Amino acid sequence: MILSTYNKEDKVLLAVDCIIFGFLKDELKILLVQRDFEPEKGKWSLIGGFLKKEENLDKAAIRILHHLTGLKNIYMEQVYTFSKVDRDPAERTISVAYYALIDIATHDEKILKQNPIQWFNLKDAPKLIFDHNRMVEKAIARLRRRALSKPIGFELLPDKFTMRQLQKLYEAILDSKLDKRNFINKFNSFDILIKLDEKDMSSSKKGAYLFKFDQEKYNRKVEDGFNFKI
Amino acid sequence: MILSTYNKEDKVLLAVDCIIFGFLKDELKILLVQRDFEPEKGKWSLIGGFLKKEENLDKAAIRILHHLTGLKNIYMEQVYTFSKVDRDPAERTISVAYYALIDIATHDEKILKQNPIQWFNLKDAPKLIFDHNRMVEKAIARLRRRALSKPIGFELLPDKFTMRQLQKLYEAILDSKLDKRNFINKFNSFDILIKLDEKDMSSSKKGAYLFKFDQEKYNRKVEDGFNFKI
DNA sequence: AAAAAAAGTGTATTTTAAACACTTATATAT
DNA sequence: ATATATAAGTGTTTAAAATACACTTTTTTT
Repeated sequence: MILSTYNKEDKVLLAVDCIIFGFLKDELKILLVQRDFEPEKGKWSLIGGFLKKEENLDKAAIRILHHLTGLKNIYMEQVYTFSKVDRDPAERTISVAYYALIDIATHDEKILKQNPIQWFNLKDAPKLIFDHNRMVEKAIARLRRRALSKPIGFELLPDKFTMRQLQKLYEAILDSKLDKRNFINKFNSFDILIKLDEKDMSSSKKGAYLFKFDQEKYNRKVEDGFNFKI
Repeated sequence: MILSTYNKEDKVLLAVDCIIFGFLKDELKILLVQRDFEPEKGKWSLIGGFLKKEENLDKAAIRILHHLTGLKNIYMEQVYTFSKVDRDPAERTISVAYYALIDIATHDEKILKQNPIQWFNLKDAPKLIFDHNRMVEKAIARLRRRALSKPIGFELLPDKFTMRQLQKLYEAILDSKLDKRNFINKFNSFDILIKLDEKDMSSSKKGAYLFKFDQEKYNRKVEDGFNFKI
């Protein structure tokens, strides 16, 4: 093995920044951290960290998310690599953006233990440092595209959810109103939900049936080439 | 400006590898280089290079493509960043894949002057070094998706082209047969082609009308929110 | 003048998407 | 106990888009 082949080449810092989406009370949210070191100390920022020599980017993203939130087994996906020369005024840093999807209702106690991090409604999130706002935009675009091509939203919902919650989630992701009957008909045509006998009584007198996502059935259908275009 | 903030963090080599697509005689092609340095000297590889401190990734991709092919003003797009720890046995290297679209017919003399590079039909391209085959797969998936959502194919065709060429290009990209009448009807409904009085006589006795892509009309339609889903 | 070869052209059918409104269940207030 | 208020639940009709499909035209070659 030759170890000096690329000797003359420049090396750079490689960061990972996480766009962490959550969903609660019909609102799409994003998890931000108040930066506690210079530059831009005190400003709001995506949760991030640096790639280490002995890990790949997916692993780095998982580590960074876990370190700042305590969460494991979270859906993450690489979005884009940002490389403007002066994007970080302190030092040349290239950053790979990952987005994560979190079911707030289930995980929130864990998250809120951690100190300087906070959920913001996507719509009234503060201005972020560096190019982090652009990262968020790219991640939203990606999330939207994914939501239209696979039933990704379940990552953002509790294990059991009502049809209304599911619809509101899609409305939040796509930023548009959907017709109740068309939405339900469409989703039912996919045949990947299990209707439970339980009802959620928190939002109406009548109560709304709870559903679960049937992961196995979904997997089988994907293997068979089924197209989940919404 | 604080210069020592991230002192303790690992730095890495950041490479850019280019998946260069071309189209000629109804075949989708890819441009490869025979590597002339270790490791894997003599094997087929994507065209690549290292990011320099004073440039961003888009610029690096443009520079690398130009350096090895002499080509400028080529459509390029970032695809994905590959970071497996041992992907390059010589040294820890992270690589950002970019794809490029080239009209071979117009640019080929220039390209073939360059020595150790060669066009391969996508279908019978050789096994590539490192994770370059995975990069190609990702790039094809991206190209396919783009082709379905915007009329990207014109980058791969000469300035003037026949409807048959256009259809064959889409068939090559999507790897499926398309119905001639449906394809033409669909494309005409977009109303972004200019039919010329000229005919191409190279492939039939009757001759086939040549068309040009109307970039301005297209831009206007995009601004108006027109959806080019094919 | 016939044959060969690709270009060019339109309609009918099927599928999918979109629009649309009333009934049901039940807790709460009177 | 009855009325009221609130969200849940449920199908059908219409419009639009995608798909399937076959013959005529032009011109060179034989």
